[in-house]
Amino acid sequence: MKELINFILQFGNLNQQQIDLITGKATHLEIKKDDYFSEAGKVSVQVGFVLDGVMRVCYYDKKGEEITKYFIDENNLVVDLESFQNSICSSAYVQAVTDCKLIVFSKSDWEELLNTIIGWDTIVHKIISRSLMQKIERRSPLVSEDATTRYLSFMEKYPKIINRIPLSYLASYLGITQSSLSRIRKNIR
Amino acid sequence: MKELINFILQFGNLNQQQIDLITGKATHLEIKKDDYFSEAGKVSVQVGFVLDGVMRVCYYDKKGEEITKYFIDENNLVVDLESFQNSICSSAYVQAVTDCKLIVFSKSDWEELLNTIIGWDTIVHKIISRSLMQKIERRSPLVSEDATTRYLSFMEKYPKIINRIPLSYLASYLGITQSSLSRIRKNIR
DNA sequence: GAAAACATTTGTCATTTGGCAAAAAGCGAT
DNA sequence: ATCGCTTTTTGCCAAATGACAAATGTTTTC
Repeated sequence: MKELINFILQFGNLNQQQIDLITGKATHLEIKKDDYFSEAGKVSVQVGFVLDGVMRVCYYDKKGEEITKYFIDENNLVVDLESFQNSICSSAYVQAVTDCKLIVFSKSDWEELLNTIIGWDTIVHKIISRSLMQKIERRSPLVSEDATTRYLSFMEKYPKIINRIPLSYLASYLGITQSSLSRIRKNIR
Repeated sequence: MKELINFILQFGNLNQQQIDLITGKATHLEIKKDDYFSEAGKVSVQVGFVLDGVMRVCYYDKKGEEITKYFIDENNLVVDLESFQNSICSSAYVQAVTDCKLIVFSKSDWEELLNTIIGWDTIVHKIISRSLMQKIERRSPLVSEDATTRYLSFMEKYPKIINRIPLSYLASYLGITQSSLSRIRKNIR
């Protein structure tokens, strides 16, 4: 739980009472590799915080190809914002890539905290907007880079993740085929 | 000015007095085609709202290639968030693609509004997070699509923009070369 | 530990895209 | 209309990537 508190306190100050309110609503959740935290077609009703493991957000395109939109590892929030905030069906799956340990909040508890703790909304907004900006900064460069550069950039930026995810997921994240990725890896050695 | 108010009121309610406070801080700004609204290496100190025209955010990659990160057209906010919020040097240029008319707020006025108008911060947060989510939803699919699909998707989603921007900018947005784009356009006819 | 299931690499070939340079088309100023 | 400038299209060829199938390697299950 300490990890969550430290994470939150990066974005603003809270007194001990407020922290207790938050931790009081938090529950632990374990998700096995390959299981889903939330699914396309369902409304997302919880916010998670990754204590341990790697998760991914993915969807299927028109051709039925699986696309990995992003990876989420330790000490990051995991939530399908669009679905959670607007109570609409999600279009993406959130899946555990490895066995994962999470802290989760139900939507009702989360909203209660927003109404109860002064300044909590500001902290939440900061967390969310930083997370959204990160997602853009990660995804956007991939559009203009060639496949080899994409792979090298990924290695450089996320060395901690690369050994923990199947190459097929990485390929679907980088927007290349699995065999291309394999060839690229061979050429780099 | 009406456009701005309508835009804002989509995200929350404000009374007339509050609206007057906001409009009182707003100033008009015209930017000629190709001129910059903000530049890399400088700290961004204003928030804009596009009344008329198309703008783009761009930067230069390691090889010196110009990359267009996104286009912004009428009734959207234009601001380099990272730079504006944290008072750090921007890494991107915000440039007028056509002659543009904007409403702008200085950073100090913007912050004064945040401190003066109750609920304004919530509205701003909503505007910003929607805008960030849009950026991701626009940019992300480009990673996994082939060049022709990228072009067709762009046409479909932004038919109003396509005739107003140079093809070189569009190519740099789609992550393909200008000649590839030209060939794709030929094949589609 | 063998079989089955899954993940990764490799081979072959077709297709797409890039790089570069030249031609053509479009546009504004005179 | 013409010149000069910029934008867009083309042509040519090389390089990168995709599609598909088979082979190899790895992990899981019984």
